[in-house]
Amino acid sequence: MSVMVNPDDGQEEYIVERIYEAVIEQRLAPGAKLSEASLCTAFGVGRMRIRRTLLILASREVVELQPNRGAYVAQPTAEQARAVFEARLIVEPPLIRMAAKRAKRADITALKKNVRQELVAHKEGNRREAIRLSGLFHAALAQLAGNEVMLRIVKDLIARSSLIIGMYGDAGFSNCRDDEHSALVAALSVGDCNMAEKLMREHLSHIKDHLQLDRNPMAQQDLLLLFGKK
Amino acid sequence: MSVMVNPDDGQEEYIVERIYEAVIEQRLAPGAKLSEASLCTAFGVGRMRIRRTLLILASREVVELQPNRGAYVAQPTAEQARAVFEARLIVEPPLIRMAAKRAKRADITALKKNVRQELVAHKEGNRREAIRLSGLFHAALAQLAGNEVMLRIVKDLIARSSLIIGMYGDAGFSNCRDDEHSALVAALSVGDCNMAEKLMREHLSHIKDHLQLDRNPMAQQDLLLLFGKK
DNA sequence: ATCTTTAATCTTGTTAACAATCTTGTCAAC
DNA sequence: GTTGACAAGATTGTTAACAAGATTAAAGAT
Repeated sequence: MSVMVNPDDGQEEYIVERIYEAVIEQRLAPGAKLSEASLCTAFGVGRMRIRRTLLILASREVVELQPNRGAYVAQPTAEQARAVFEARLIVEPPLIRMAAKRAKRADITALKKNVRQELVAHKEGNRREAIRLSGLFHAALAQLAGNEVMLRIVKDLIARSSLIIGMYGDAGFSNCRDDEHSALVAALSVGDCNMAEKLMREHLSHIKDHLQLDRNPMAQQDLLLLFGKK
Repeated sequence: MSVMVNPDDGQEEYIVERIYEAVIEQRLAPGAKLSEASLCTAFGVGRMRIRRTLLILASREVVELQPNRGAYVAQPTAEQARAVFEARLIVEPPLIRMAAKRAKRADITALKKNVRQELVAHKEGNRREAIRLSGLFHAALAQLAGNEVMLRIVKDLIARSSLIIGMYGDAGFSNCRDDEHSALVAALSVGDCNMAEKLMREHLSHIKDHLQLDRNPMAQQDLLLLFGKK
C-alpha cells in the first residue's frame, strides 16, 4: 500500500511506508513513542531523514509531534474517531459505485483473492495479517475508482481507522468482517452499483457502531495515569 | 483560512499558512520557484524552518519538490485536475447537506456577508480578493458540516483548485460565480437540504466544465521556455 | 553563427557539533 | 516515608560549515 510521497528519494518514501504499515497492522500502538535515535538505528539512516519522515507522518495525522518531547503514534480522540468514520461514510460509498462501473474481470479476481486471504488469516488467528489485508481491500476498491486524489484520502483514512480501532475497538470484533467484504465483491462482480453502495454504507456503519467511543481510550498514556498516581 | 498543522510552533504554521494563502489568491503562479534563500529572507527565519515548511506543503501537493533543484508551486496535470474536481463533486454535496441541517442563524448571516463581499470584489475588479473570498466560502460551508477531517480535505482541494483554475481556467470566467453562491445560501437559509445539495453539484460542475483541460497549460515555466530561449 | 565543452557560481542536500529542553535518579529536608 | 529540590543523563531543536548537484557563462571547435 504505497503512500506516494511524490517527489522524494524513494528512500524517504520507504521509511514513511514502513511506519505507515506498522501503524495499520497495529504493531505500533497509539501513543507509542517514536524516538529519533531508535528509528535511526532501525532504518540505518541519519537523523535528518528520520525527522523529515516524522514530519510527513505528522502532516497526515498518523504521528503527533510534541515540541521538545518527540514523536508519538497519534491517539485519535473520540471526536476525531467519529469524524474519520463519518468521512469514510461520505467518501467510500460513491467510490465503490464508481469502482463497480469500472471493475474488470481481473480486478474482481484480485479482490476475491484478497478476501480469501483475509479469511485464512482470520481462521489462523493472524490478527495483524487480517487487519493488513482488510485495509488493502478498502484501498484496492478506492484504486478501482480511478481517482488518485480520492485514493490518497482513503488511504489516510484507513490508517487513522486502524489507530481508532486499536483504541476504541472491542478485542473480539476488531476490524472489518470478511463476510461483508465477500458480499461487497459479490455485488461488484454482477455490477450492481446500488447494492455495492448500500453494502458499503452498512459495512462502515457496522465498524463504527462497534466502537466504544464513550469508553476511556486504553492508550499507553492513560495507563500511566491510571497506575502511576493514585 | 487556517490549515491546522497541529503540533508545531505556530511560527511554522504561520509560514505554511501564508504560502497557502498566496497560492489560493494566485499571487504564486503554478510553477513558480520557491527558493529557500528568498523564503528565508522573506520570512526572516532559518533555512531549516523553510525546509520543514516546504515539506509540509509538498505533502499536501501544493508544492513540488524536485531533488537537487528546489521547490516549485505545483502544476497539476489535466488528469489531476479532473480528479480534484471529481473529488469535490463527491465530497462537497454531502457536506452542504450536513451544513444545511446544522446551520444556525448567525452562520447564515456570516455566509451572506461573505457573498456580499465577493460581489463587491468582483465589481471592483479585485480578482484576488474575489478568489480568496470564494475559497473562504467553500471552506466555511465545510466547517459548518462539523467534521474537522472533512474540513481539512476540502481546504486542500480548494487550494489545488486555485492552481488548476490558474492553469486551465479561461481568463474571464475565472472562478466561482457569486450568484451561484447566493443561491446556495438561499437554499441553506430555508433549510432545503436537497436543493442545497443539487445546487452544489451544479455549481462545481459549472466550474469544472469551464476548464480547458485539453489546452496546453500556460504555466510560468512554459512562458520562460517560450520567451527565453527561442 | 551555432553547438559543445568547461569552468565558475549558485542552490540544495547532508553532516556534525552545539544549545535547549525534558526526563530520570539522587539526596536532603520535613 | 514522603516530598521537594537539584544534578546527571538523554533527547530534541538549531545552527553552521561542508559536500554534491545543477544552472549559468564563457570559451573553443565545427
